[in-house]
Amino acid sequence: MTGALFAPSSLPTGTAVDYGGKVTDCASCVVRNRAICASLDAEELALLGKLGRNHRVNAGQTLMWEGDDAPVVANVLDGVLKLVLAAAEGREQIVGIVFPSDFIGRPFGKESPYSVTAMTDAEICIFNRKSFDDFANAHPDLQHKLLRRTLDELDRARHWMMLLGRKSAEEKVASFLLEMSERLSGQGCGGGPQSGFELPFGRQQIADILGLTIETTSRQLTRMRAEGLLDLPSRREIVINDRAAMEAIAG
Amino acid sequence: MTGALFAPSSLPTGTAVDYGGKVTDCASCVVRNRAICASLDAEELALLGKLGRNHRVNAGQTLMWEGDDAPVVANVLDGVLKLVLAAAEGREQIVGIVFPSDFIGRPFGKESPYSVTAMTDAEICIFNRKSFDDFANAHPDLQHKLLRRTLDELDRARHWMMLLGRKSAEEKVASFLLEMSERLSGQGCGGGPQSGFELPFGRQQIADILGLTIETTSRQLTRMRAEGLLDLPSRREIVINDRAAMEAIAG
DNA sequence: GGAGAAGTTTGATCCAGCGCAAATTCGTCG
DNA sequence: CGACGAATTTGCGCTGGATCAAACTTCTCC
Repeated sequence: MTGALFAPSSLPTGTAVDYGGKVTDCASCVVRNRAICASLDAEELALLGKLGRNHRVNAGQTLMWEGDDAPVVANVLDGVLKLVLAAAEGREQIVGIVFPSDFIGRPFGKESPYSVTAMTDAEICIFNRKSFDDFANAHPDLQHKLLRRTLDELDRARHWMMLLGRKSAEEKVASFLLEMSERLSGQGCGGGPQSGFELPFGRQQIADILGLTIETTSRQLTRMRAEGLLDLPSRREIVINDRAAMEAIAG
Repeated sequence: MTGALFAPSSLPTGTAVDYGGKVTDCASCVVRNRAICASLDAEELALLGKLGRNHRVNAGQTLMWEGDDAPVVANVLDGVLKLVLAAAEGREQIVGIVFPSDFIGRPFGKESPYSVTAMTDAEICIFNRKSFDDFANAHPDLQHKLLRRTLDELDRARHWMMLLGRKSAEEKVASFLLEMSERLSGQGCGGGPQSGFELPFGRQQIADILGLTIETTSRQLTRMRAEGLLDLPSRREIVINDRAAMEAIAG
């Protein structure tokens, strides 16, 4: 599908590889202060900038496939992507959701452990993995930032394991809505979690996040609306009316 | 229970803190070449050794509690520990299993995101977290090692998420047995996975790993034995008779 | 603005895994 | 050895969520 886009490069390590995208301008980058690049000074940033290329990705497009060689890593500038593992018979589990300023790809390892697919149109800043690895090894602060991010991501993954293994459908949906209201509000202008927000994905994807079927997910939302816990102004909009009750349900 | 053992220290950063354990002798450490310490040369190791203390832990003893301040991190020298998150009503999900040479605790963050409990008698090498953080910041190779370990752990956690969200009880048990046969054989002398091995935990804990009840877990094992897939010589011993069939079930 | 496609909701039925309780096996300590 | 306690297995009924199917809603594109 996007074969040429991410084809492994045969250029020597450290050389800027052109993936066809626009040259990165780190100084004016929208996630300059939030992404791992925040650990770098102006000079280092200029070096890293030479390795990066900006790319637009369409909703639904898959950047990397589970198990395939993944010759690139990237920062997300805009949009939302999902990390997916496939089970038997077309079943899928979403194992991570990636927001702007988050990092995607697997440094120091060549196979991608999961598929990465854009859930919305997105913009990302791509690096050749090997070049990035070398750069990271030469810049401890960047690795430190990456380590912290990975530790946070691991904590989040483990909490999600508890949700998947031990929560009921109702608890799962409530937990999900609360987490999304927090992570999505982190996006826009500051402040605490917003009661109303727009989900960047549909029912099937919510189901794939929660380890449920689309029908169960839909039924839970309908029931919560009937009970006045929330409103559903449109397909992707959620308004939490009673946050305290929602938290009580989430457990 | 073990309050004094891990009480936060008020000593200044970088000072060796005595937790009551024996002084670490890194040079003769059983996990010297496998733990993150393998990134250090003799001189660095001597420095780190001054910060570490060896400790014995009894089976069932909890080192850190979910949400509590966790003033220490540690390497596991011997034994097996579990990372646990509690859900409502006494339900528990095991979110990680820690083997010798693995690292426990949360560097660069003060609250422990989960409980850490010994499943067998264990021996660990403990560091004051703040001292360790400082040491790590001064030694990029150590951070690199820690980053790689954390990335691997994240991959494992995400695969476990897929298991918890999308696999049937039968698939869960098969996957579990295969993974355990690999990780446990990594322990002893080299070679591939062993068909027979001893689990370091009982049925309830297997259930807590797989997001099942103890009854369902037991029934699956009994059924697999009846079908000749495996033998159960004793409560904690497993012998996989037909690995190929087991892999086919695991999916 | 209307036809078609895609996504969502709702209904009806089914069954894998849960919950409770009793029986059994295993370990261990006097 | 024997008896107690803990862990595990087994039986049985039930239910939460899955599955199958159909209606409905919302977008898209002409």
